[in-house]
Amino acid sequence: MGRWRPDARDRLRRAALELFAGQGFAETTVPEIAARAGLTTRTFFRHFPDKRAVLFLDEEIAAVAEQFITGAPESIGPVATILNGLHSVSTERFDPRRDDIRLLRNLARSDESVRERDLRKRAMISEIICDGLIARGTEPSTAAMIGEVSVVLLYLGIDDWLDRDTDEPLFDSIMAKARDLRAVAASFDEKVG
Amino acid sequence: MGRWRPDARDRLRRAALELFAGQGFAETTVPEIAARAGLTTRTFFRHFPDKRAVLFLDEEIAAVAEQFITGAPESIGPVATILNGLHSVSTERFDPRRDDIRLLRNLARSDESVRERDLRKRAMISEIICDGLIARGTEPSTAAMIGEVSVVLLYLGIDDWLDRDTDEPLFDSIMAKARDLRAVAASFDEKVG
DNA sequence: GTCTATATCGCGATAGAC
DNA sequence: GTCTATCGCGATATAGAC
Repeated sequence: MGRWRPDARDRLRRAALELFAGQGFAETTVPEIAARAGLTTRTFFRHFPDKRAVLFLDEEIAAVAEQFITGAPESIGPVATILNGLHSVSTERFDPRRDDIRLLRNLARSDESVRERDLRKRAMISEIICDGLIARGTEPSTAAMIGEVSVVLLYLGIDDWLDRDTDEPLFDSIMAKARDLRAVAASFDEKVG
Repeated sequence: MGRWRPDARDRLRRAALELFAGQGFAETTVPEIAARAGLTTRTFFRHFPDKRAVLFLDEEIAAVAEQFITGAPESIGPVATILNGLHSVSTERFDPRRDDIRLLRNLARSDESVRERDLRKRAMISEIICDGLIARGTEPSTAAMIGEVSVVLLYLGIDDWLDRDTDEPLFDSIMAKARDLRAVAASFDEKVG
């Protein structure tokens, strides 16, 4: 009601995605996005810290990840906790949105700055897992390794999942990657042993 | 000898590192760097695609990594090839330069854009390993996993190595991480099995 | 909301190396 | 002469300050 339509953030995001998809990320300016949403440049930057941020739901992801770790029962170990989280996120947030995620991958492939931001998100998830596990009593260096492994499985799994034509669930790809990882890790350990 | 001192690139890099170390990355402007090197802003951007690039020897790293993979004898497997490369890079490029690398880590910790660039370099190394191994006949999904694992071991190893007070070689930390990884990977595989 | 700093890129001119 | 590095000027977009 009132003077402003209340969904400024969503309109900005939608306008940005449409323009990015149509003419590319770098070729789209913030004033253009704002105009399409019926808002000003200043308003854009009040909602998003920078142009790339419209593509990433950072706070949401952080909140979900933290909740999963702190909310897990103490009886289950760190790896099972993470796998539960990966399974839930896969089915609820990824499986229903394959096209959106594919668009994001294409943008990341065509634009370096988007790619960098995506890598930062990946690192952020790894850190949240690491910190969360430490808070639950996991030994720090193990927690750091679990954080790294988790995002390796997630990202390699996503690539696999997006490349298939069938619509199998993401978590199947993640499980397959866990098997691959075990073999590779064993090989590394043997050779340094 | 003429109108230009021939080492413009090095002067720019040195000036930038000094200023970054003294007053921080964001607080240092490109005109400032250029002036200190006796050059203009425009010239800076002819040598480096952006302000962060002075911190990363991307082309050099890429060349070294590629050489190691393509130059390795065919008789040894992919993991042994990578471990040889990691060992050689550790002793030759990291062990003698702990302070420089620590400075880079500090800059990455204090500045998001530097952090992102560092993550991109990490991803680049992973890709080079992956592509190189594929060219040598390794199966693509295995190659991708080896690439990811390699940079996990390298980066977790570097953190370990920088945090110690003693000056043990980086490769010791990398080997320890390989052992940790094996245990974590086995745990993941068991729970999804 | 306006104003401004700073990064980054394009173009034409110039100076010296080969 | 051609080639390359440099300069100077200017334009635009992002991002932050006021």
